[in-house]
Amino acid sequence: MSPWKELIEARNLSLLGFRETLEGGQSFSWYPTSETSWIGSFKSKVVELKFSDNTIFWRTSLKHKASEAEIINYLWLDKSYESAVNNLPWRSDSVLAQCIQALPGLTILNQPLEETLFYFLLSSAKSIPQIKEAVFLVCKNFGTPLGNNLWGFPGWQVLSEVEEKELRELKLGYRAKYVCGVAKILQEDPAYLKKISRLPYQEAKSKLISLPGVGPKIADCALLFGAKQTEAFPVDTWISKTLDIHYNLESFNPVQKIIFARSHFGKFCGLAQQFLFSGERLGLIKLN
DNA sequence: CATCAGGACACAG
DNA sequence: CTGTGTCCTGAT
Repeated sequence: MSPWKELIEARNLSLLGFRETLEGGQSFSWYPTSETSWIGSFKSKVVELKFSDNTIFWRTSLKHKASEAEIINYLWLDKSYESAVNNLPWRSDSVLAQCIQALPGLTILNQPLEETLFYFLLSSAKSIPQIKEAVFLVCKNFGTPLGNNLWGFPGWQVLSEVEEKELRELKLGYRAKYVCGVAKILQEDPAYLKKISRLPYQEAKSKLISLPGVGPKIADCALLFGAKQTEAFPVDTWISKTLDIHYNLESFNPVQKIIFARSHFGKFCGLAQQFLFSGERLGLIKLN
């Protein structure tokens, strides 16, 4: 590994917000190396990140090297993050304000779409540790060894040659069929995901939903965490509960909740979703 | 031993 | 368009 270096852009963070960013359900390829550091990979590059002295330090594998610019981009550490947070309606929304205050520096990761889609295809009716394990097993069996007990995402081309039965044995269950189905489509049209990432949010979402195993929730997760589409607002059971309790939306169905979110939280509603999601998950939202 | 989980899908009404 | 059963598997 390279020597530790300080990430110049990293300011106004918290350990809690940073930890939630890496292991709060956006990505499934980060592993703790201490109380305050994690090692992980994206695009087959290996990075270790450490929270210290209210900022972030990083080092990278010499063989599978990432640049500082890539890391800043991955972690959304440029100034556009601050203005996105500032754009959220925290001044008039005390629930959101509580979450933002409790989780300084919580960001949306800018992950590769192909990897993110894979993660969330495996996510249905699974907990974070279970998703992580399944992702790890597939990468270990079909991906490239990156050292440090890490394996890179195999890519859809490779996955298109894997039998459904093999994936089922790696704890994917009925999701194995989805992975094979998506792999086949992407193998026939390798530019499919690239095209999607250039489309406006709604069109991108409809195209993703046409893939097997991808419904509204998973499409929104793929777009928010894998295409930096902060307009996407994934409605899972957690956020659904949060909206029911704190915004009195018990009678709203998921589609109505998305419409409410877009109109109430604005064009960065996906970022608001992440604050609320983590706030709810960690029990940080106090009732008035 | 039954139920449910950070869903999707097929099918019925 | 809304409502329900089914699908893998592990945890409770």
